[in-house]
Amino acid sequence: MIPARERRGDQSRREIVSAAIDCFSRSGYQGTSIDRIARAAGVTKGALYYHFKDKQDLLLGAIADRIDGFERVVVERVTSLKDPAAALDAVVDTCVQQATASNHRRFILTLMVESLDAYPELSDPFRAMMRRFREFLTQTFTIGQQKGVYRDDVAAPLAAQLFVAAVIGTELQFYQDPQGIDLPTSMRAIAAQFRDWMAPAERRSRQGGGARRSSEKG
Amino acid sequence: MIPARERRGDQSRREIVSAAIDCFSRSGYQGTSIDRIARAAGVTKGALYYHFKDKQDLLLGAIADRIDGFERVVVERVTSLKDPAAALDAVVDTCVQQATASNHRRFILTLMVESLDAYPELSDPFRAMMRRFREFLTQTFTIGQQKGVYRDDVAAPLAAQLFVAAVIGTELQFYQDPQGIDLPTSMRAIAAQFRDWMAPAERRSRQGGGARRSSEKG
Amino acid sequence: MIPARERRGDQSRREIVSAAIDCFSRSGYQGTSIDRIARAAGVTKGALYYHFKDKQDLLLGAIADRIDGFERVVVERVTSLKDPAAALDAVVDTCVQQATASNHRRFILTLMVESLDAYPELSDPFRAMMRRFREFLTQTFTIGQQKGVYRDDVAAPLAAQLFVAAVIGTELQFYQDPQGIDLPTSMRAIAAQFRDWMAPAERRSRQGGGARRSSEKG
Amino acid sequence: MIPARERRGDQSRREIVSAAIDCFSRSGYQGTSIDRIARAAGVTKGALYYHFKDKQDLLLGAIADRIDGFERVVVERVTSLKDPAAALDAVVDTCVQQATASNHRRFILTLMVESLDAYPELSDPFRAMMRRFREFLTQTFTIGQQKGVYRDDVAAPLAAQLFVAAVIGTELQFYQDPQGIDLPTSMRAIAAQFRDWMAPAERRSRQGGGARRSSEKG
DNA sequence: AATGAATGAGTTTTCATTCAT
DNA sequence: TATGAATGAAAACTCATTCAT
Repeated sequence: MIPARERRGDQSRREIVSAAIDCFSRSGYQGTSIDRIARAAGVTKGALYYHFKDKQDLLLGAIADRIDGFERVVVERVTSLKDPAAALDAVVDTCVQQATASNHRRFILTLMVESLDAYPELSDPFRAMMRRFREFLTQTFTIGQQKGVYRDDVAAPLAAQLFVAAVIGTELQFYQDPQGIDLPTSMRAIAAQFRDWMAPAERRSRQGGGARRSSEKG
Repeated sequence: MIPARERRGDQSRREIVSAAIDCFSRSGYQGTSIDRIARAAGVTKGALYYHFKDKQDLLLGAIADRIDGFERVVVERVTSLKDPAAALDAVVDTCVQQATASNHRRFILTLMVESLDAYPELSDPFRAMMRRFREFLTQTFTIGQQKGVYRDDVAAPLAAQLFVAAVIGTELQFYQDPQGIDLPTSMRAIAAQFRDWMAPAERRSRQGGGARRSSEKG
Repeated sequence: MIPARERRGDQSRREIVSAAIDCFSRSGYQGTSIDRIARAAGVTKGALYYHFKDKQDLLLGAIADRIDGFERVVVERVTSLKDPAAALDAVVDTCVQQATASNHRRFILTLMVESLDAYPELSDPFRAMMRRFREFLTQTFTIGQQKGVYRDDVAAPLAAQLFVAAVIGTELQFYQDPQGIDLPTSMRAIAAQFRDWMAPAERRSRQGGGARRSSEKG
Repeated sequence: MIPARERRGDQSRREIVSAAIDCFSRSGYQGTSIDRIARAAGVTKGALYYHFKDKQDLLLGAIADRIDGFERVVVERVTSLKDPAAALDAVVDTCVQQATASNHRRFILTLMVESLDAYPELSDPFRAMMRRFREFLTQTFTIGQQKGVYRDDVAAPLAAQLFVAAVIGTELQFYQDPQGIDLPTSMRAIAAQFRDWMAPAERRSRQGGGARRSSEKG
């Protein structure tokens, strides 16, 4: 039974999570005070503690929300695609969009790094997410190899891991130097790089393999 | 003139910086208290404030130390090499060593992410370091293109940026999932990937291009 | 007119009082949160505030319940007895039973001490209860003196006060060190002590006067 | 090496402990805020947390101080006495003085009750103190029995326990009803009661055995 | 070149209480 | 006769920083 009109509590809960994602993205976990989140959400600290037992519980809620959100979008846009190359394109496009339209990719990156050793309970969901991400790409590469559109002397899991590395490393460079890095161009270049690198020997061609235009801005 | 016997003050200063690097690597800037650094260094807080004006000053000292340290090592081991491919190998080897032998690479990653927007003063040296890193690799790729050992339909700055992305993204995956990622193998795979991808059309061959053995552990 | 079937409200009210007595006994007034009582009673905080104006009102309810309960039991079991010695035996037996079968004696002790100065409104009922207790025993000793079974060179009110002291002091030692104190034995020893001490000179005898077996356990 | 002039830190530490004893006696542990103790001691909360790691640590400090203080006084005044009866007199006199001149006895009683189950770490020192108190009195009674001034058909440990009960129970009645209870008279009555009750059969006499004047005031 | 003590502003968290439904 | 959500004041505790010695 879904209630026709959402209850008051659910709405403010979502506003708290949304404010938390925003603040944590910008200033990290330690750098964000409960007070600031409450203010940003337009509720009192008490309301926040009514919904979440402590700061970490709130962060876990935010993480779950964002990981779910990202994976749902990926599944929606990418899984249906038959063509492995199109799938990789869709992955990088999704990342670009999530990184520029909202700060949701940055939230994941920031919190993942901050929680590395300091918060094992928080690290776990991130680690699981990264593994799922690599597994998803491993499947994509494996399918491409079975179809013969990808070379098979490169192990699919390795290709997946390098792809993830390229995406994350590019995002990090972008967040760190938005003036110096053109994210959409760079991300498309990753797709092109892997299309080219993973092409089977006989079919390899230069066209599209290299992006002549530098992604270094200014 | 290096004094034969170092003064007492210099020694405790270095111990403070060393303790700071250690603590910051593990718990980040906000997650590390002055107290903890002082205790780890075996001095009192007062001593720490004698050497550094405030916490940020200490962090700047640690960052300078680590950036200098990393770049000096890269310059020492890599610059002398004539062969671009050998240079890339040397870069990834250096990163592996700095990431595993000490937590100095992780220090850079952790602090770079933490300071993204929150601390512009800290972001600046990192941004500059990343630019120097990309410029250094741009030169390497440019030289390779001039020698004809690298294809020239890929812009050298783009190749450099993608190379940096792959290295950082791989390190992050490793810190986040040391059980799941074999860092040395993965890093060597990056060098192999770029050697293969950047090879000029006529010379491209499969052998060595792909690492059949997965880098995903157990 | 007792309604055949108790109303729903009355039942939950009694469950709240019962939960409150339990929690207050264990953790005191300040140490018990409204939330915990509500949870223990299986109701919401709102329900609790429907029945009681505030926390202190609830405590007053619990105190009244327990003081009434204890005094009713004493009256039932003790008052009918003709023999003063049997009356004292009955008093200590009642205390033993209320101290071991439930935590109702402990509730009284705990709250009485906690409210000493801090809550005059709460101290009053306890003070009144203690006075009634002493008066009741004063009567018992007076009757014994009139009958000639108790010496009359000891003032009855003093004997009463010392008897109360012995009972409470023994209970406290028991709550504080249940391993070290054997409550039933100790309490019976109090009755024996007063029987012996209060015996008139001519009748005094040794037999039964002292409990040879120590009440110190282990 | 005792420094001729006490260091600044030691003095404010003692002032904090003293303020804590005062506040805890009056309002109990839960009822006393750190803020209030700091204000009463004339220091800031920070100073308090410099000397004590948390509220419980401060309470432990206060407890140790008070238990030590009480036991030192008892040892000083009582141990040297050869005569067991004089020793019991000295014990009750000491209790009267500690209960009326300062609130130090009340501190012990209040905190002992409050910590019964709620704080096992705090209960331990109290339990140990009570055991030492009983043991001390057991020795006193044993010596009296060996000298033949006390009957020996009452076990010394039991007599000790009953004596402690009488003392504590009387103190509690006094704190609870200072108008209704005359502490010095009541306490002396305890000593008289035990002198009388414990007298060997042949020597028993009435004089001094009973206090004709009631201790019930007003 | 350092120490020990202290500050004070800020942090997370708790909790009695209220109120619309 | 309740419930769920929320408030706000106060609690415990942290921590960068200062300063007399």
